[in-house]
Amino acid sequence: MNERSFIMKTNQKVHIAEVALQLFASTGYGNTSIAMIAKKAGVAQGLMYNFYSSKENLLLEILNKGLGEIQSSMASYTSEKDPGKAIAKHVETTFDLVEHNKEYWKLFHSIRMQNTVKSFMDKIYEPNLLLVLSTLTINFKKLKYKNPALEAKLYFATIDGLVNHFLLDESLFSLKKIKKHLIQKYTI
Amino acid sequence: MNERSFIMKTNQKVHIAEVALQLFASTGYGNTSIAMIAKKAGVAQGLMYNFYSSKENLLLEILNKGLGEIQSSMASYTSEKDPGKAIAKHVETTFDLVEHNKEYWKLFHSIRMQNTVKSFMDKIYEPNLLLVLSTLTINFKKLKYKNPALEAKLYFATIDGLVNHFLLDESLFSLKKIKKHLIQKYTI
Amino acid sequence: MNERSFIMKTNQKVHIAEVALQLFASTGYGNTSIAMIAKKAGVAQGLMYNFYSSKENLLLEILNKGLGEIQSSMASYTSEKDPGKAIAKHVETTFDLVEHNKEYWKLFHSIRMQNTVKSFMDKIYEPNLLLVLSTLTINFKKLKYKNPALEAKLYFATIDGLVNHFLLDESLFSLKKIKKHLIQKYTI
Amino acid sequence: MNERSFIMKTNQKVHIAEVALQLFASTGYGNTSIAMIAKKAGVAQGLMYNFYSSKENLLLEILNKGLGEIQSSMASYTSEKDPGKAIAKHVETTFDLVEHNKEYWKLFHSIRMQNTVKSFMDKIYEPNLLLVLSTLTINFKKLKYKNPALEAKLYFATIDGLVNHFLLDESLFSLKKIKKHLIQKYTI
DNA sequence: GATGAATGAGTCTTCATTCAT
DNA sequence: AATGAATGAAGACTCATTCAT
Repeated sequence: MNERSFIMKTNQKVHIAEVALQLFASTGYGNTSIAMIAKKAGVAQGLMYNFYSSKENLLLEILNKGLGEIQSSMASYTSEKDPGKAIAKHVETTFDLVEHNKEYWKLFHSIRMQNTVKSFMDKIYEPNLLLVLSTLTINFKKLKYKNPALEAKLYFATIDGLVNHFLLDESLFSLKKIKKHLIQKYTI
Repeated sequence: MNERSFIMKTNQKVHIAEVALQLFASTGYGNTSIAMIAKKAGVAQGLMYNFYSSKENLLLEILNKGLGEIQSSMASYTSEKDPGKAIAKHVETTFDLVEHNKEYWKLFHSIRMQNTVKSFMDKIYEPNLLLVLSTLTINFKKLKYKNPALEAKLYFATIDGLVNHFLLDESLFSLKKIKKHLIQKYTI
Repeated sequence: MNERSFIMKTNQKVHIAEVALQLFASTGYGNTSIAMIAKKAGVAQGLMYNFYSSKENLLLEILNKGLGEIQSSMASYTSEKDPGKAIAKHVETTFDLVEHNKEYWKLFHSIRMQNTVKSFMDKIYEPNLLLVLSTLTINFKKLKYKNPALEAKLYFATIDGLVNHFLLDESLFSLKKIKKHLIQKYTI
Repeated sequence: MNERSFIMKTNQKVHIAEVALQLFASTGYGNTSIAMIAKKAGVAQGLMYNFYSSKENLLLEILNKGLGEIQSSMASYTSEKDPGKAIAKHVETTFDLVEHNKEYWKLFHSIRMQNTVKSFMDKIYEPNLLLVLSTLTINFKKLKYKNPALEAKLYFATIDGLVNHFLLDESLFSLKKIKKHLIQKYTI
C-alpha cells in the first residue's frame, strides 16, 4: 500500500464513522441501516466491511473513539491539584465536551442501557467512570465534605442527569448558567 | 379448565405485558421480537395481537401503565404543603418507585432517547415533567433558594442521574444511603 | 333438532351468506376476512364453520345460489317460442337480474377470471352458458341471421360487456336506454 | 460471467416482470406470493425489492407497461380518417393486442374489478377509455348512426365482452372469424 | 481497493381454521 | 348450537453481510 492510498483509506474510514455517528445519533442505531450510511458517505455498501467488520463493530469503534477523546480531555482535570479548581475544571470540561460532541453524547446516552453493548460498556466505560469517581472523591475529601465518596457519586449523577436533560431538550436550560450555578454550589 | 390455566387466562394480557417488559428492559425494545415474547409468555404469536394491536402499541401500553403508577404515587408529594417534607417525600417516592419497578425504569431510560416513541414521550411524559418541575420550584422558593427554578432543574437532574447510574450498576451505591444523604442535603 | 332451531339455523346460514356477499362484492373476496363477516353478521367466528366448511365453500355456495336464481329467471326466456320476443325477453331478464343483484354480479365478475374458482366455474357456469348460447342460436336462426352461432356469441359478449361496464361505472350509461337500443337492434 | 448469466442479469428486471405477469395471470394477483415469483424467476426474495419497491408496485409497473403498448398500438387507429377503416383498424388492433398478450389481458380483466388498484385504474385507464369512446363516437357519427355515443359504448362493450369470453375459454370461438364478422357488421 | 448485485434469515402482522367450554 | 380464545402457517418486507467482478 503506498502512502496516498493509505491516507485515502484512513480518511475514508474516519469519514464513514462520522457519517455513521450523525445518523446513529439522529435516527437511532437500530433505525440506521448500513445502506443509509454508505449512501450518505458516498461509498459502496460493500466497502464498509473493508473498514469495519460488522455494524456493531462500527458502533463500538465510534463509541471507543469518543471515549478516548473524553479521557484525554479529562487529563487536565486529574492533574489539577487545587480541589476547588479541579471540580470547576471538571464541570467546564464535561460541558464543553458535550457541547462540542452532541451527536456522540446523544448516541452514548441512547445506547448505554441496551444490552447490545453492555459488555463493551462494562469493559471500557466502567474503569473510566471509576477513575473519575475516585479523583472526585479525593477532591471532595480535600474540600472537607463529610462523605466524599457518596458526594462524588452524587455530583457525578447530577452532571450526568444535566447532560441527559440537555440532550433531550436543549430549550430546558442554558448550559452556561447551570454550569456557573453548579460551580458556585460545589466550590464555595 | 383447571385453576392454574384459569388464572393464566384471566391475566393473560397482563402476563404478556409483564413478560414483554422483562424482555424489553433486558434485551432492548428493538432487539426483542414478538416471537420471543410469545414464546416466553407461552402463547402463540398470533394471540399477541388479540391483546395488543402492534408491537409499538404493546410498548406504549406498558409505558403508559408505568406512567400512571408514577403519577398516582406522585400525588402524595404534590399535596404536601411543607416544602422540606415535600422534597423529602419526592425523594422517597421516586426511589421507592424505581426500586419496585426496576424493569420499567430500565425500559423507560433506554427508550426515551430513541425516536421510536418520541411523540408519545412528548405527549405523555413532558407535561408530567413540567408539573413536577413547577411544584419543585415552588418548594425551593419557599425554602428561600436564590434561583428556585434552576435549583429545581438541578435537583431533578440529580435524581434522574442517580436513578440512571443505579440502574446501570446496582453495586455502585446503596439507594437507601444516597436517599438519606440527598434528603439531608436538600432539606437542612 | 326441533323446528324452531332448524328455522333459526336456516335463517342464520342465509343471513351469513347475505352479509358475506355484500362484503365480498364491496371489499373483494381476498380482502374480506371471516372475522369481518362474523362481526357484521353478529355471530361468532367459529359458528361460520357450522354452516360452511371453509371460506372458499362459502364463496362457492354464494355463487351457486346466485346461478340458481339466474337459471330460474332464464326459464321464462327459453320457453318463449317467438324468436324476437325471446331475445327481447333475454335482454330484459338479464338486465333486471343485474339491476336487482348488483352485489352478486360484481362478485361474479370480479372472481371469474381467478383460478381459485375456475374448476367450479367450469362445472357450474359453463353448461349454463352453453345452454343459453344454443337457445340464442336457435332464435337467431329463426330470425334468418346468416351465422346464427357466431351471432349468438357476439350478442352474448355484448350483453356481458355491457354488464361489466355498467358495474364498473354506473354513470357510464343508463341501463334502460341501452336496453331499448339493444332490443331494437336485435329484433327489428 | 458467462454470456447466459450476462443476459439474465441485464434483463433481470424484465425477466422478473415476465414471470410475475405469468403467475399473476394464471394464479391471480392475490394468490401469487413474492416467494413464488422469486423462486420461479430464480432469484432471491430480497432481490425483488431492488427492482420493485413493493408487490403492488410490481403489479402497477406491469399494468403500466401493458397500457403503454396498448396506447401506442391504438395510435394508428386514432389517426385514421376514414370511419369504416378506423373501426376495422380498431377491431384488428385490439384483437391482435389480445392475441399477443393474453397473459397481460387476463391479468387486466381479473384485476380491474378489484379495489386493490382501483385508484390506479381510475387514473390511467379511465382517460384512455374515454379517448377511445370519443373517437369511436366521432366515427359512428360519420357513419350516420342515429345515436353514435350509445353505439360507441355498445360496440366497446361487445369488444370487451368478446375479449373476456375468449380469455375465459379460447375454444369458444376463433378470434379470426369473429373479427371478420364484427368488421362486416360494423362497416358495411 | 471498490462496487453493488445478490442472498436469506429474520421481522411484524394477518387470518383461516380449530377446539375447549 | 354457540362462543371466541388460541393456533400456526403464510405473507410482505428489511437488512446485515457476502462475493463475483
